[in-house]
Amino acid sequence: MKIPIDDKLNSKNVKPTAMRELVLDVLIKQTTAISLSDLEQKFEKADKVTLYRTLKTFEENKIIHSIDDGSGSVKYAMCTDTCQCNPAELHVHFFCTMCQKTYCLNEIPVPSVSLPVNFDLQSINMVVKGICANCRR
Amino acid sequence: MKIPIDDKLNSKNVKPTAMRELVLDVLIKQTTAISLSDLEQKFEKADKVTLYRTLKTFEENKIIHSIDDGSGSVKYAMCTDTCQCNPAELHVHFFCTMCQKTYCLNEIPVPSVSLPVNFDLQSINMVVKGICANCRR
DNA sequence: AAAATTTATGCAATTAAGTTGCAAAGTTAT
DNA sequence: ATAACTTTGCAACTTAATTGCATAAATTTT
Repeated sequence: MKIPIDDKLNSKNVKPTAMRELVLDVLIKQTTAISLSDLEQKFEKADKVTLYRTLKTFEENKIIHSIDDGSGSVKYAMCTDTCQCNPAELHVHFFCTMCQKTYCLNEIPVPSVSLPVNFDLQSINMVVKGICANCRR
Repeated sequence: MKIPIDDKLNSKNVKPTAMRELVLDVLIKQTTAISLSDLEQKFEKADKVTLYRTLKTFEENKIIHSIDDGSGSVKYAMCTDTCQCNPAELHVHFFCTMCQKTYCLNEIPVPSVSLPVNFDLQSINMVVKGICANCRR
């Protein structure tokens, strides 16, 4: 497996097993977020639970982040290299109701909201639904 | 059953059955959003599917709106009288990670975001997670 | 008012996503 | 090489959401 992938895993303190290298390779190549069942289809031989735990491990170690896009299945996408998943660096996600794909809009930060008094903010999930540029044509 | 409840149902073109009156009465009294299983516990005698379909009917007719707060179960809360559930009139929801309650922040509209070119907006789901005023004390 | 039709409700069962327990296989340290 | 730990695979379970179908209730037609 290619060195950059192992570097990525090592830099996030995740041991580079064959499974993890393969999964990370797939994740890196995605242009849209991917669900566990999407991943299952790409690895017909691999066990669902192993893929599940691989995603969980990646998420815990901030290699990827999970997105609840309201589609009923959680999607996952790469974090940026420096991402710490703080509220301040969250971005908007876009779910296309036509192709069902979920995009990270990394350029669009989640706007700050002023909460009622004594409400403390931990994180924000902002998902925009609509038609993506590909489907609109 | 009280007249105002029937009025509400009639004004939204939902026939006022006993079940619907009871469910709407519960919904009106909530200060936070409620899930199907919450509702089941309040109506031990009623069938889950009936409650489910009652919620669906209410939602279709804009008596209530559903909220995907990321908790794994969809919550429901009353719409305002004039609500048409357009993107322009959406409000922010708040999920308390301590008490697990979901609040409609009716005073806080979802901020507008400018999407990449050729992305069309249909709706926005914005859920803020944190600690609510009740739990913070 | 009875019959026919539509609508609502209740029960059984299914689907799908997410998750846990445990044993086998693989890896690392002694 | 053995012991200790980590990862993987299989089986099974949980929960939420949903569908089909039969019965019951309400509404409409005759």
